[in-house]
Amino acid sequence: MIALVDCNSFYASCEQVFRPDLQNKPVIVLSNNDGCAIAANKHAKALTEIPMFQPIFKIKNLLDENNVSYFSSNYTLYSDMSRRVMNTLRAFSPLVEEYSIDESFVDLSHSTDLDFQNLGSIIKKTVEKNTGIPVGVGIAKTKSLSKLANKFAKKIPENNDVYVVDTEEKRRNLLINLKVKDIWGIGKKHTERLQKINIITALDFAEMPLDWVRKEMTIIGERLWRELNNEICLELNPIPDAKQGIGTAKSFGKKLTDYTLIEEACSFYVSEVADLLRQQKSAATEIEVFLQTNQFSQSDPQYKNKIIVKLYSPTNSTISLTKAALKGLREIYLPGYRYKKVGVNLTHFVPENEIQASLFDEKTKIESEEITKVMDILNNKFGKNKVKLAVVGTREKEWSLIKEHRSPRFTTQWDELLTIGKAE
DNA sequence: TCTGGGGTCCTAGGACCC
DNA sequence: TCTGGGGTCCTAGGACCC
Repeated sequence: MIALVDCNSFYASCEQVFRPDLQNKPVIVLSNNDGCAIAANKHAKALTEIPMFQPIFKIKNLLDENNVSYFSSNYTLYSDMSRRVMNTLRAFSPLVEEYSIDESFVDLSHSTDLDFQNLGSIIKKTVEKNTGIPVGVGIAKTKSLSKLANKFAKKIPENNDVYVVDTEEKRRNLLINLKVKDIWGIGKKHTERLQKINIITALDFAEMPLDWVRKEMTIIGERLWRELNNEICLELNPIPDAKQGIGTAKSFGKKLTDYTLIEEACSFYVSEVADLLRQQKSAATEIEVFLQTNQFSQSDPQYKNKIIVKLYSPTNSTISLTKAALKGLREIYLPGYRYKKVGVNLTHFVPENEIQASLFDEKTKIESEEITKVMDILNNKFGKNKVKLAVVGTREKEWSLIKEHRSPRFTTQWDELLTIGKAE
């Protein structure tokens, strides 16, 4: 059996752990730049007039009228809370696949406790006790069924956040009570197509002729169909695969026209993705740079462009990657526009210990790799970004994200620890 | 004024090989 | 009249996920 453990309204729950005064009150979390609402706890979701993924300026009044607390996203806090949840889950099984920041598949096949209903409740209680984060637990034979069981666990209050599919009756009960769109892997397009031919519930889908599913929804559809019928097609993968691409692109805090500021932001993003690249011990053979204006603006002239810069030989050196990125940026930058976003993408990786050197590698490239190593050592010892390239500059405030409502990084910064009462 | 960010997998079709 | 057959690699675009 496989358990899918998913944190309830994860970002909002993280905020509430440190704000007991907000218990049972509506809380939402905003996207980068405080742009949209991206997460809401159940009290906020109950206020159905507050839609997710809406620009915040459009719903600000609603939030105030309903006394909704809102926070800028605080990924430092959420990552650390996620780590705590995942570590708690590892006590229940050596095989845990971290599927996303707030959910994991847990292999229970070696569990000695065969009362899965009870085990599910214990998992839930333990995570909540250790971390303060409420979770839902779905347990079934396949990943797709446990995903669905998790959804059902949370949907029906009597399930108390735990649902186990261990009999045919419970499998049918699950499938008949959920819609096609609830199935993991069936999105908007397929839902529309299925509805047209009167496939409404998850059970309708699981009972369709398999050859139709295979033909119209490819191998992905076929696997889902089989998994809903208790056949394992998606294996649990406890060791994360190396990423095939690493990118970042963030909107500026305000529109930029000054090339050197865009260059500084771009260089900063390169240093971020290059760090991640080195952490997974890969080297990239291509870097993509893109630049765009605000697509929502009615009045500003629009421009967007991207360019792929090929590296002579694979590298993960911040210096080489920055040089390549800025070369690309210079080519696509046009003066006269108000830019909203710049981004970089590293792709076509090779393992860093299998780099095929180029006959024409310059001495400077080898030097830049050595310098990058030294920078990593210094930054690990003295803190992130203590040593950086001069081109990154010191004007981060001019372009960085807006986070006006960020909570303290309670668990990772000494000077932001939670204070319990103050001496007068 | 203000509209998120980071990923994965699959397929068809083109270009190429012997 | 009739113009092979078997394969690989790469890319763009679609669909989906959190």
